[in-house]
Amino acid sequence: MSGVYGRGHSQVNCGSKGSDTHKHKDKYKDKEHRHKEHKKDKEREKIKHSNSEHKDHSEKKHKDKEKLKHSNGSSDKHRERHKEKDKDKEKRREEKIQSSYLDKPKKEKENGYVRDTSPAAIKSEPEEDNGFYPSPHHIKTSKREYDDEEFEHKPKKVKVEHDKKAKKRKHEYEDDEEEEDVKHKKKTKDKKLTEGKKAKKEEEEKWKWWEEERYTDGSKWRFLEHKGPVFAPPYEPLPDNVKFYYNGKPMKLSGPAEEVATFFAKMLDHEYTTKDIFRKNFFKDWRKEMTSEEKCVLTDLNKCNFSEMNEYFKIQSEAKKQMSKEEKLKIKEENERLLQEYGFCIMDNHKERIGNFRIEPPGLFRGRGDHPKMGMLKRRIRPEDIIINCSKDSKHPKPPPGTKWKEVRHDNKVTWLASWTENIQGSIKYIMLNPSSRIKGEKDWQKYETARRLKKCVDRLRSQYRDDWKSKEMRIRQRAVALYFIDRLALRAGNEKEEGETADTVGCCSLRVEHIKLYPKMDEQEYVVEFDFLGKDSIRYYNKIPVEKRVFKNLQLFLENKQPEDDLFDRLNTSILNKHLQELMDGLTAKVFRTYNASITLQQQLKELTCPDENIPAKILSYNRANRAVAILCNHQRAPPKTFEKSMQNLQNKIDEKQSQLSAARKQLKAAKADHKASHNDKSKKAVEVKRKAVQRIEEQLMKLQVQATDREENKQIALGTSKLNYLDPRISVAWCKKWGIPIEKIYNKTQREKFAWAIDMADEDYEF
DNA sequence: GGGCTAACTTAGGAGCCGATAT
DNA sequence: ATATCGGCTCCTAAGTTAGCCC
Repeated sequence: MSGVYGRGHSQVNCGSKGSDTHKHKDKYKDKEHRHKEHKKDKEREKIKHSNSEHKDHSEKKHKDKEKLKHSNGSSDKHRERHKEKDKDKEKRREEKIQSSYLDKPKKEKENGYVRDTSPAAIKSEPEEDNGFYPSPHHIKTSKREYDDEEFEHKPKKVKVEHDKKAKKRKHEYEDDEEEEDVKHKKKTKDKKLTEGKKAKKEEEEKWKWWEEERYTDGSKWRFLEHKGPVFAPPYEPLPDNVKFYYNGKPMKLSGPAEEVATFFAKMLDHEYTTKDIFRKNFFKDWRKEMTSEEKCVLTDLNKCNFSEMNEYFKIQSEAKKQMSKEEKLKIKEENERLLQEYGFCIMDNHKERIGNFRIEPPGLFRGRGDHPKMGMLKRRIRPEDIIINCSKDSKHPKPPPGTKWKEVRHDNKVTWLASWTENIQGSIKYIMLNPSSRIKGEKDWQKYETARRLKKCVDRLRSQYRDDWKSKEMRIRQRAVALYFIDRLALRAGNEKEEGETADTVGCCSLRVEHIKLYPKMDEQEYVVEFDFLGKDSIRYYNKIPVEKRVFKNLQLFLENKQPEDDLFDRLNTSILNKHLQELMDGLTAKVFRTYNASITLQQQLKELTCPDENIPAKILSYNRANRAVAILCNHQRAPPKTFEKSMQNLQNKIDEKQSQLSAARKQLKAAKADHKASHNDKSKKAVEVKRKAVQRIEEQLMKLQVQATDREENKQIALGTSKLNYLDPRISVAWCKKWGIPIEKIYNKTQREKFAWAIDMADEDYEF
């Protein structure tokens, strides 16, 4: 990794996973421990520039921590309090979960807006209008269009065709450049129309929602119909010959206990099952499923032997692999059938793909990092747990025979089709549409438009936060320094998290003193800040950057009289920060900076790295390098693939082989040339040409392999997918492809092309983020 | 304004599956 | 024909943000 990746700041981001991380985590374990013992002492903060309004805030922020003012005795008190709080929470959650078990149907929500707007969905299509289907988006302007009759039936025809006369959509958030895009498109579209029906066949499948108007009333749809979720297959008891042993003796388990045991048995090869917390949580929850007799006997997980069960599952999966073609085909067909039946819904006249139509099967919770709840039992979700969301006037999904839904509601202010409450954290899980859907695509597009608006005012914001570094008020200085980190390092906002409920990870606002180190001088550089913390998914962020003197001085000030486990920004949280950002620019939040900086970095890097004369593989390497710069900025890491070394070796072998091929081919060319010199006839001339071509071809192949090797090596611990999918304005990539004649397939695979269909359709080579 | 939490985006890893090597 | 590999899809955890209630 060379300096190519910088964004003009010299920074060394050597975040790492793997063994390093483990060491790191251990370190964190210790710290976590200390963290619990040692609580924040509000009294400590004698901040120089404090004034009255600060106090209010910090008081609240450290509400539970302040009880510890007087170190010793109060620490216990605090812990007690904490425990109580936990208990309270537990209770609340249990209540919540309990209530989700009961199928007391809540009274149907009578949302005015539902009735108000749903008819639009069922607007029948005026045939006489030559293929012009009124867009559901027109509703807001055309209430008069529907009459009562239409209220009660569903769309007669699901639209799979895009509006041929679709009006150009007016996106308030767009700027003028878009205008031209659309004009251009219209031309091509008209051309297509004249091309006749043959060409239309494929075209028909694609609905260009981005050429339609959006809803402006906050509703997400007018009509929604679906078949409900697919439930996890029921538990199949083990055959009698597969035994579980306790203390060396075989023991037949009751159904529920056996099922939970199989969850553990299936994971025996996984590192999880060696972790204490995992084992403890698993055993506790497992015992809840046991009969009272089993509970008496099974008291020690260490005496449990699941290996026969584990073996059985291995054989099963082996057998599955060995199945005949026909059997495999049958399964495939069954999956396809399920997908066709449950994998799609009808939203506003269009058939749309659902993202996750299968309910999560029961199993053991796999929290990431040092998650305090890992190993807990994720219970089986039943129809009685599910809330269905659909149009009132749609064909409601049927619960499996003999069951009921928890509730059926008709809320078109949300995008989900079904939801349930999960039992580990008590949070809600949703069934939503695929990224290729209109509803997700619009949001995605909008996200990039917001980032582009930030581009227009980022200079202003930057000079403002630089000014704020000098503020008299502590809270403003903290806000300004945090914003600087978010902007320059693409840190996440960093919400506060419940201690003990999740892994101890942080983002910008939740950084603690222990996460940064200040070096007035380091090597050649002055004012270096070293970051070392665990971020989302417990991925380590490690970075050293030189900062402006003023930032450095501020940080020193923030650190004064604090303990390692105190908050760095004690006068700041995400809510304060985002409220501030909202005032600076409409729609601005902390994460917009990540999107903006990612996208602008890609654009800059592409400009810098692409050599016009290079061939396509080399250009793609440049693209990947630009992408990599972003992934590094956003700290998107992956565990080096298990087979990394081997696969590199394989590639190297291929390169060696190609190289010897090349020298052989060169020799042949030389010989042919000599031959031609001697004979000077057409035949020998041709032979030279043939050989020359061969050399050229092999050279190209070799080059391609070498590029591939470089790319893979550089990508060892970097994951490009996340930034590609979530942070990079796809129009930048599309424009780049068009500019250099690179097929879009080289950059985006099929799924990605589906997700970014809007961008592929609308961006031309001049697009500027 | 804080606490709570619903709704939605972002995230890495597991495991499947089809292409390619043997 | 079978084994291996690498990309892709699926899965679901873990974030962010807005909005409600008090």
